[in-house]
Amino acid sequence: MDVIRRNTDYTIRAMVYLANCSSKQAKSARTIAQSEGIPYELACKLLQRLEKKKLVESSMGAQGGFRLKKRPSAINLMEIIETIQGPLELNRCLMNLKACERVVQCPIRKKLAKMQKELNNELKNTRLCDLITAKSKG
Amino acid sequence: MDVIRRNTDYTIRAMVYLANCSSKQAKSARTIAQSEGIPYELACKLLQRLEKKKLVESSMGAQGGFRLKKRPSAINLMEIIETIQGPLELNRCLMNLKACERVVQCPIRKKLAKMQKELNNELKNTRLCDLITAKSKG
DNA sequence: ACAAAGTAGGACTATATTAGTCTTATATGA
DNA sequence: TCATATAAGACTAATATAGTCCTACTTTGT
Repeated sequence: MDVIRRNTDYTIRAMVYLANCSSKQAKSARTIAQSEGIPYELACKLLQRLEKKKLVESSMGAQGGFRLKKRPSAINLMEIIETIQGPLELNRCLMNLKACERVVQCPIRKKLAKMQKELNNELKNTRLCDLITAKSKG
Repeated sequence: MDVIRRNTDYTIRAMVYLANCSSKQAKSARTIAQSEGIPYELACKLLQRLEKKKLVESSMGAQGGFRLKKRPSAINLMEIIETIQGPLELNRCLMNLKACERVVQCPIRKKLAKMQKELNNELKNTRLCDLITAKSKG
């Protein structure tokens, strides 16, 4: 996968899964992993990263697990993606000015920067709740 | 690089280089490679791929080399990118339906498909001549 | 005819990135 | 105190990308 990689995909699924649960009861990494087809050890890591970014909260020990820390309407796709992949970039030179010393790249860069901005906006405007609602439709 | 990878970047530079030349005289792969900072052997391969897609034409032997096969206004960024990287995809499931069996991906897919379309349009609307003109500005 | 300057293209190697696993430690509840 | 959890670093595997090597073939000029 390019912009949305496999681990990100796993993570989005996990978040949607949590969003569909009653938030009272924490879900264990194992449950989430099994339900969403994510390798268990990997699910642990991904969930830990979500926890560090305060997208979910964890409780240790028996009956522990993970639950959303915010309402689904307060979480957008962009922050989930960036939690796992880091900043999204269409072309390395957009982020890393040193990589762009060639005159030729500049006009391209301008175009790409515009596209990048539009992409970011779309992703920010897509909230976790949008994904849940849509799910029930089809 | 993500959407535009290094080899694609090399290739765009090579095309811009050719666009800036008088089309009468073929430029050797070696000349292009040196001018644009591309490893020579790699430049050969990239140019060969452009040739197969009829974006450039080659002539063999001494005094041979490559030149654009169409006017710079008749070549867009999208075709250059796809010649090197193949079809652009934001998320694998957009292209490969089998990869998307999970209900959860569907709403995401819809969003991504829209973004993908916009991106494609931008890339198609950017012609090689746009990159040259912009170059002279700065 | 032959040497030099080119492209053509397959096979191979190296590098980087991403995904996944293993292991050990620690916390909690019954 | 045991079973069930998370925490987290180190390691390995898989994949994708970039780059190199080698041989063959073509054209031009002498």
